[in-house]
Amino acid sequence: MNNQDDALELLCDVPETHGDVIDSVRRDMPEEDVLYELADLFKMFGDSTRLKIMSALSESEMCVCDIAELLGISQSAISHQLRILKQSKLVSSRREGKNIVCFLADEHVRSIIAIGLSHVTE
Amino acid sequence: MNNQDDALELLCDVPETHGDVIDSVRRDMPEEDVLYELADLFKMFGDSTRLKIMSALSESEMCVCDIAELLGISQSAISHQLRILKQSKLVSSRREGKNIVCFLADEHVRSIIAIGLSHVTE
DNA sequence: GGAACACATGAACACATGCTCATATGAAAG
DNA sequence: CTTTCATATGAGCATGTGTTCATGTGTTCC
Repeated sequence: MNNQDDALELLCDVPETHGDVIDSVRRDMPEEDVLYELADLFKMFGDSTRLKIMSALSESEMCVCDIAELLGISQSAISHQLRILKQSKLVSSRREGKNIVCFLADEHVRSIIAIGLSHVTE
Repeated sequence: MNNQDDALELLCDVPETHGDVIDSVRRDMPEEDVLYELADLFKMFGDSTRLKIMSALSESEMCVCDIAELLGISQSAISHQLRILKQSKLVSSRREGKNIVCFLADEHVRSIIAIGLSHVTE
C-alpha cells in the first residue's frame, strides 16, 4: 500500500496494512451508540456551571438558592442547569419544606471529577 | 434561619446554618480557575467526533486518512478536530513520509474514557 | 520541475447552547 | 385564602461550535 507499511512489516514484524489497522481498531472500539452516550455524559461535565454545581454537591447536598448564592450565578440559570443534570440522572432532589435539596444521584460523578482533577492539577 | 435548620441541628447534631454550609463547601471546592480548566478538559470528550478520535487512538496510533476512513467522517472535519485536540495537548503527531501519524499525548485520556465507559455501560 | 497524494486552514453557514427576563407554580405561614 | 418565599419554565437573544467547501501547504515520486 505504501512504503511505511513495508518498513513497519520488516522493522516491527507487524504484518498490517492500513486497512488491517482500521479493521482491528474497529473491532476493539466501543460501539458507536455507546460513544454517543459517552459524549453526552462528558458534555454534562463540559459546562462550567454544571461542573461547579456537581463539584459543590460532591461536598454536600444543598438547596437551590444556596447553590446559586455559593456560585454567584442567577437562580434561573442554576435551575435550568439542574433540570438538565436531573434528566441525565446525575443529580436528584427532594423537597424539604420550602426548599428543594439537591444531591448527586450517581457515585460516578465524584470519580469522574476526581480523575479529571488529577489531570488538570498535574 | 429557618425551621429545617433547627430540625437538622436537633436531629443530626449538625450545627450549621445555610450560610455555614455555603462557607464550608466554598472552602472545600476546587479553585474556580481549576474548574474552568476542568470543564475545558471535559469539553474535549463531549463532542462525539473528538471522542471517537481519542477512542480510536486508544487502540492504536493512526494516520489522519485512516482515522477519517475508520470513522466515516470527512478528512477536513477530522483535521479540524485534531487541531483542537493537539492544542489541548491530548493528541500529538509525527510525520512519517506523506502521512501524519497521530497518537494520544496523555495517559489520562485512556483512564478518563475508561471511567466514563464504566458508567455508561452500567 | 511537475503531478499526485496527505493534510491543514479559512470563510461561510447552520445549529446548538446558555443566559436573562418575565412569569408561572407550589408549599407554607399568617 | 392571600401573601410570601423557593423554585420552575418559556421566550428571546447572543454566542459558541462543528461541518462543508474551496483552497493552501508540504512531501514524495517520476
